[in-house]
Amino acid sequence: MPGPILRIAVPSPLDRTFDYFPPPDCDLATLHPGARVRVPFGRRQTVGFLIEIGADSELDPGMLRPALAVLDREPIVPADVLALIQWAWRYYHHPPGEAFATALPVLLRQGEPANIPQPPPIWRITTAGLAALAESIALRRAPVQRRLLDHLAQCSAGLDAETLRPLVRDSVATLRALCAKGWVESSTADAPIPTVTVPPVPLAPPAPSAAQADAVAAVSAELDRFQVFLLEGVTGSGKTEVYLRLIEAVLARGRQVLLLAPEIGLTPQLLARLRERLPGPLAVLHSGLSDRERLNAWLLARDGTAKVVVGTRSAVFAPLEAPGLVIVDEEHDLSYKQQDGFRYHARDLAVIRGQQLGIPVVLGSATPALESIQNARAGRYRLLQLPERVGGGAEPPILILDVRRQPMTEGLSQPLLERMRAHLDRNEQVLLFLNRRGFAPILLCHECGWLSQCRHCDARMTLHLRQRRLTCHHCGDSRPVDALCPLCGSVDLRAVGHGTERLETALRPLFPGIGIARLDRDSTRRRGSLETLLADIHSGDRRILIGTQMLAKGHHFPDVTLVGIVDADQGLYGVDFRSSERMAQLILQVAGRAGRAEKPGTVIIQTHHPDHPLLRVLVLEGYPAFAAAALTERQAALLPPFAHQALLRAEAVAAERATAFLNAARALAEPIAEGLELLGPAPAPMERRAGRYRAHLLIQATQRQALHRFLNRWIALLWAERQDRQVRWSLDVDPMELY
DNA sequence: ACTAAATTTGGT
DNA sequence: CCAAATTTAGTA
Repeated sequence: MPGPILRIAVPSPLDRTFDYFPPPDCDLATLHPGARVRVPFGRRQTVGFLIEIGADSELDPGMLRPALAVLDREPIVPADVLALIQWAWRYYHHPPGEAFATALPVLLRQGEPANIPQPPPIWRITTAGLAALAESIALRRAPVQRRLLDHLAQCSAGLDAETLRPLVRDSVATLRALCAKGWVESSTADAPIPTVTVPPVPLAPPAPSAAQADAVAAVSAELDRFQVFLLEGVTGSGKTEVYLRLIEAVLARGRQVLLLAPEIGLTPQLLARLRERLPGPLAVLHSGLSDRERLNAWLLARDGTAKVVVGTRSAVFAPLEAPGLVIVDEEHDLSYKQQDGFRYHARDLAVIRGQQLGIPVVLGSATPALESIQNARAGRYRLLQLPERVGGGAEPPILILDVRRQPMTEGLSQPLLERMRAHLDRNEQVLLFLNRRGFAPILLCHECGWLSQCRHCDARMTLHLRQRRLTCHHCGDSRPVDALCPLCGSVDLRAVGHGTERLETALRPLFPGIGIARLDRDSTRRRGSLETLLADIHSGDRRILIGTQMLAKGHHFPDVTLVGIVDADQGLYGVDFRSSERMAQLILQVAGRAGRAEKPGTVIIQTHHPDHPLLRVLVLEGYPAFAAAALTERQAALLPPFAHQALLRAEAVAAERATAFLNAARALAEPIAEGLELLGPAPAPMERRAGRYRAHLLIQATQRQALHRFLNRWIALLWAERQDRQVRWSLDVDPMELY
């Protein structure tokens, strides 16, 4: 049967779209892909997204139901965002409805109108009103008005009619009456628009270095076509200044810029810098916003009011009225890859978006991902380098400190302690990096060997001494710390290993009178405590800084002249083939926090593996040489970026059900997996987590196209199988973490 | 995911 | 034997 059919992405975990008839008396001329449609779905109703209007359906017309209503006369997102979401759900093999739901503000999924609501007027008492209130006679015959006026007199900032509603029967009418007497006045509240006023005196931009000018010129010459630039600049080389100048160039052409930053890198410093240099409204999209704030910022981006749109991962889907440039700052950062649900990589999608729009994409980092470096080598990206620190300061020297057989004081070697003392004596600051929060990662019974094992995970619970609790960092379970060994009753329980809390406790008596600041998730949980700590650090009140990776990003500490990497060994022999890459990035990131041109810092790395080849290359020759060596290893082992991976993950309360699912999946794969490598099923590196057993099956291919041809067929087969409801499974395309 | 129907379990 | 708990099937 002919007739238009609406193909709709319905928010559900089902890997397909659903066909509907148009709603009754629907004008097809006003129907556009990208509009939201209210549809019946099973026994309930939901809001779906119109993908296309087809001529017919594969299903029998008797199976189809009519949609209930079309919610938007115009597409809710521009065509390029629609195309990007479609590309992404196909590439990542994720259900389309969920992909839309993840990519768009949550209020839109709930059917909220796509416009910025006018804020309700705010009512305030006038001077005449106050006078009337003071006169006993004036309101004697109007007790209801008196009540309202009394209330408003209490609240000088004013109130909206909705807040006053419980006070009187009809607050709007009463307010109107009072207004007529001139006793109250109304005003429109400040628009809830997250924009910022132009500073009275825009700062004069610093003169660019030659390398900065070259980078700006290279991108500016290509503003009208798609080209990816990899901007590799050591910390302090002024990548942000390059971004600012490019943004200015794009704004001058009347176009918008999308700037992505890692969650933790989206600091007040970056925003302040953008605001002081760039005229006009800025929209910010990050996880700290309320649903309404998020939708408002998103709408400002869409209608072109916001010329610069800054955001974290999901901002890659932000609609733009006149897109001109996409910038991805700290492009190597893992937070660009969503680690659950719709597992997209925002950096990779930014490149796809730039390609679809025909605009340039700038990926910036001091320590680019090996994937990006390889793309530059292969000629797909243009490499732009900022090799020098602005102001000509030298890069901090990095020293490997062999701690084998060294006496250690709470995880710190004697040489490191001595250097700390020397720097502190000169009134300078010292930063210690330890990527492990809490007091100690293990509590051990010295009598019987009992360990603080988590009930739900293959992991030990971390001791948090201040909170007197044991907490599992993998599932969040927490309980009071045992006074006696639960197994043998011994009192000889010992904390094994070192976390930031322990380091802080140990250093206090060693450096009496010197303020210590600890920056980790525990010490900054309270609102404003991070700001207080940072202020104390910058004022010099605290001169020893201890922190986890939280401290490695975003903030800069110019008076720090010594950086200690307390334990580099965790990263060197991790389970994952990417662990050395991450370690190198982290070391340089931390090193980059320190020093200034006239006072470059020193970086000391404590390790039991001073001869680790990649660590030596990193320290002696720098990141580019490290990357070259690491890429050679990857090529020899045929690992990414020289191979392409997909990971089928499965988890279940019973281990054998997860494995059974993966075995069945492997059996389905084998006949169609010609030329691909199937590895597993294997238990995940941490097999049990949050009470569920996890296993996975890795698929590897040298050709991306071959991998996706296979995945298309395989996923269809998997969905067709009878599903074991006890097993949760998901596919991770281009996995970044193999656990 | 959500919902309803089908099937198993479990206590009297 | 009935009701509650658990599993299965389907969404257009």
